[in-house]
Amino acid sequence: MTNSSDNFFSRVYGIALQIPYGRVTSYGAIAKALGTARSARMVGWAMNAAHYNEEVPAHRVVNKKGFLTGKHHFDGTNLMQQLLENEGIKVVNNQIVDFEKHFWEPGIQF
DNA sequence: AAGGTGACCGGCC
DNA sequence: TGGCCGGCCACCT
Repeated sequence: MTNSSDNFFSRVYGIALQIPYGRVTSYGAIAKALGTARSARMVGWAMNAAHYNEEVPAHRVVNKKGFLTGKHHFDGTNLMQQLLENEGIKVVNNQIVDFEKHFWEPGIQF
């Protein structure tokens, strides 16, 4: 797309790519890692562009309540849920079970 | 250039 | 998920 803006998206990609298998994180956590915790909304925007990249596990990114808010942004409808369940994450009614247990904080080394 | 939007979060009823 | 409102930053028209 543009030039300078790509830098911002690249940061979000970098964080999303750091999400370990079977782990999930929230937009706020990513925003916080980027230094813009107050603007978690723009993280969602970046995710919107990120979903264009198959390399970015956007399905591992959910909202603070553990709900698959961006699920309707995926191919079909429950694709995001299927991906999470495939990683061993239980998803019921578009909500991640034991979200806190599967929660992963961006920026940490693993 | 200005206004509106967006996969949210936190605080306050 | 308690529900509603404002704020925040970047992108799009």
